[in-house]
Amino acid sequence: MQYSSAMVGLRERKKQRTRRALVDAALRLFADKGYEETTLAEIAAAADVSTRTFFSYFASKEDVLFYDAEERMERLLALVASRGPHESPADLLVRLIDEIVYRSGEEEDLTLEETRLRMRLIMSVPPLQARALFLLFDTQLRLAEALCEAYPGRLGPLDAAAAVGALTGAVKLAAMAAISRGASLQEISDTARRAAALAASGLRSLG
Amino acid sequence: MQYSSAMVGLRERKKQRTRRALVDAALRLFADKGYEETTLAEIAAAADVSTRTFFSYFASKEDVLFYDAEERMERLLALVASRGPHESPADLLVRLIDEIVYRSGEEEDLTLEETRLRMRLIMSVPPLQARALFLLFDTQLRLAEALCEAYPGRLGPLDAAAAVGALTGAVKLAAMAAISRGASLQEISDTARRAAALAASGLRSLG
DNA sequence: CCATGTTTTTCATCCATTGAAAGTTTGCAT
DNA sequence: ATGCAAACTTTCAATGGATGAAAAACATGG
Repeated sequence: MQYSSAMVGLRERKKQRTRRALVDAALRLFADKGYEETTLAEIAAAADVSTRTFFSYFASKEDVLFYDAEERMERLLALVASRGPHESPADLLVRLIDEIVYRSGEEEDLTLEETRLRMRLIMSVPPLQARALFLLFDTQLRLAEALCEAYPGRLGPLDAAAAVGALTGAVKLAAMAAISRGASLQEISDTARRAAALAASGLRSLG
Repeated sequence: MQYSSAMVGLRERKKQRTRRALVDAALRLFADKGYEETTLAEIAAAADVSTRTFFSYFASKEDVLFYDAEERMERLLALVASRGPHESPADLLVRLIDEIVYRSGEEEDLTLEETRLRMRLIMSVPPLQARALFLLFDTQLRLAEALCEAYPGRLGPLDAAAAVGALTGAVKLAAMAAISRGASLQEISDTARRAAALAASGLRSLG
């Protein structure tokens, strides 16, 4: 009937507001006092909900920093599925990396400052790092799979795995280094892209 | 004075025995009731120590399954450092993978059954998987670094990262698949080696 | 056997996470 | 409007991992 933005009821809007309040509160508190030092009770209080309610929005304390992971992965997979007809695997992967790197700078709902903060947090808190790697691994698996499907007969599972591993490996390490030396998003993005190009050149042999 | 094996006092021997008892108990309980379902209290009880004591041997519940991670990494790094004078980076990495894969079958202190069990546990419990990936990442970083040093002037940081990423990426995915379909250690090892060879052939271009 | 340094146990506490029951709010149909 | 049903939130209680501190048990060297 109505345009979808107005169609959602109060319920939905409230939920969005609460989710947002929780993310914001968490990010701010983490920045102020550190991740470990911030309790869920504090986050919940800052967002004006009960502690228990936090868990109906996020499955864990870590999750509040990864709430958009699913969405991001879908975007990447879609990109692979819609490859250009003449695009080589290596080029496609580079475009993919570009997408990842670019997009990290233009979050829908986070400011640049928040994005950087989140990155720094994830990089510096081991359990968060572990979680990020877990998500990345999952993404790699799915990408490799998608890549096989996108190039049927041309790219075996192992080739795909190697290609994805090489590119993400290079980018991961390069970006990591850039982030931890406190580089700007622009620099990080540049470094990552150079790494991708470099790794890709080694992959051209895959066709 | 005496040969080192007899030199260690009762204290040291007891500590080894307790550590071992904890690992064994944990492994057995995890196998019987599952990881999440097993409490530290149960593990400690099975090893005849207090719960608190568990934490003077391992930093966390997860750690009891990764107690030898440090040692393994050192072995790999040593291997890179002692590369043959005419060995190419790709060949060296393949030898490395071989080492990893082989050795997983011949643990110093775990039986084959225990090794398989541990693998299955790590693969099937998300937090353990995350932890394993974290450790792997650390290893990758250090390997890339070591690789650069082993081939000064010949391999830049990004090349090294790409090479390590490609090989470990391929092996990781292949081994993962093999493990989760319940393959034997021999099969896993074979799969991993084929993956490594495949990825390496793509890397020869690095020299 | 004693003095000493270690390790283990006890005890107390914090916090993340989860289940269940009770209380509110929203959406919808009459 | 009114009121019912579904969806959410709060409250309450409990579990289990992790950590600090002080007391108790133990090993070592003299």
